[in-house]
Amino acid sequence: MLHVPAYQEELEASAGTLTDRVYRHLADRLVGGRFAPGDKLSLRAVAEALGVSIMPVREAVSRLAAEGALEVEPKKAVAVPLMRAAQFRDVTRVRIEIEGAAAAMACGADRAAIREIAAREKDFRDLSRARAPDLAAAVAANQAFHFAVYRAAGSAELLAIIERLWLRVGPVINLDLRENPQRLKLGEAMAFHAAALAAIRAGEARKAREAIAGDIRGASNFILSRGRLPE
Amino acid sequence: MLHVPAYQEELEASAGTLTDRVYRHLADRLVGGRFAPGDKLSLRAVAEALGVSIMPVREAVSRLAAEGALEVEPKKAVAVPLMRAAQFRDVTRVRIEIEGAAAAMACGADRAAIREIAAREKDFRDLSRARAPDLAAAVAANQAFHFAVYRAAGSAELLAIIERLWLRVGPVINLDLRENPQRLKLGEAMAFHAAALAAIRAGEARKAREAIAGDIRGASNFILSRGRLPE
DNA sequence: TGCCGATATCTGTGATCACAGTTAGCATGG
DNA sequence: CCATGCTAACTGTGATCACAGATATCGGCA
Repeated sequence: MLHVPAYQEELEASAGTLTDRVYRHLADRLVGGRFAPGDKLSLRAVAEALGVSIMPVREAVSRLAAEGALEVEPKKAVAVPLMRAAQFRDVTRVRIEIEGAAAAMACGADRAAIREIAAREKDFRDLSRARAPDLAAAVAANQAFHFAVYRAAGSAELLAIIERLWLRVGPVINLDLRENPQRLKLGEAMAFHAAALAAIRAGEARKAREAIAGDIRGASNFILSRGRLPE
Repeated sequence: MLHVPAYQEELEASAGTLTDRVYRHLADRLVGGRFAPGDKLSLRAVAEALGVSIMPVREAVSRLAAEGALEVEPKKAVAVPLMRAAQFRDVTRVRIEIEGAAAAMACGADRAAIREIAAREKDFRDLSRARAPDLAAAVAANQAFHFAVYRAAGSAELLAIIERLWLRVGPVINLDLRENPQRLKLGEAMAFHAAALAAIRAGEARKAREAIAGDIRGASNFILSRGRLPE
């Protein structure tokens, strides 16, 4: 195995097999919007960049392909799937249904979970209000808030399903958000987050569902309006 | 590559890479309840049985592990995950939410889709009423009916999520159903299926949701009552 | 200048080998 | 007869090699 200092820390820090680490590395970049739809990866290139052989990369990519986060056609380069507008509307509808349900379930959460949600809400709010927002950090904070809510729902199954959904929409959503400070400055997301937190605190399941649904719908409409999705 | 006649037909019939075929082979057996929770597989044994090298098996198993359908701990045999009762209640709750939503969405389906649902409903009804029911066939027919409904919902995303859920619950549910003619003879599932079909025909989303929810809940309660789930 | 085709380099797929950790069976001692 | 410890056969993991299909680049021709 080659030694590539840049990745040493990351790969050695995390636990598990090499396959697991490569998987997490790619998954993080996918949900964080560090890859654009249509981007191509090479097993050998990823392997070399991470200082491992192509075997762990193959298995990690295989897993991500099974989850629809990557597309692998025989003998062709692995690619981040392109998402057509119709497809994007479909996932958005499903996300509203499922993540909305999780938000509703989060209303029964205990104090610690609610404190965690509140903390993540504040992080995102602070980042949104900054004069020159750090967009990468905002994307991460947005994710942290949402998953604090979903974790509070107390369903490991639902959480796994939502993680899979984010893996698929990450490249589409976060890429655009990363490049466009406008929407963040508008504060729409901030308002929905605050509403969700308030609803969860008050135990009002319907309002929590609607707040998260509104947040998802808002981001989705923004992406669709930018019109960079094919078809 | 070895030639194992028993599997030749199946493997040559299906398309795609060897990995895809092995994946489908294992996935089918998983949702069909041909594996019991706790069963152990050996990469080499599966490879030999299917007449391929262990490489395609590795990738297929890797994908199934990513979906939670198989459990693979480093250096230990690959296993069908054991499901604790609490976990099973969790997936059941999630299934009711998600598959119920799909059933509701199926109410807008076109005539061809509804005809398909009706045909699958009839298949299952005939099998249920048989004097000596073919349980394996009944399990397959039940699956065919449910997926006809879910396909009619018209959401590829939702369908993929549901397939993943069935991959996880298949070993728990279908294994028991395969061994117990009693529940089938009771006709509870048959009644729920009929109710779902009628509701979808009438475009009554709420009733469709409740029928599918009832079916899922009924099967789940049966499994839980048999008390073979740990903890 | 623009199009087209041959080739060199890239891609993932599959097989095989080496290795270290796990497991189960068998022999040995109580 | 049972418990215990050792060993041998098993497990998945990772690396490397061979191969066939896709792709892009560069040269030649119209």
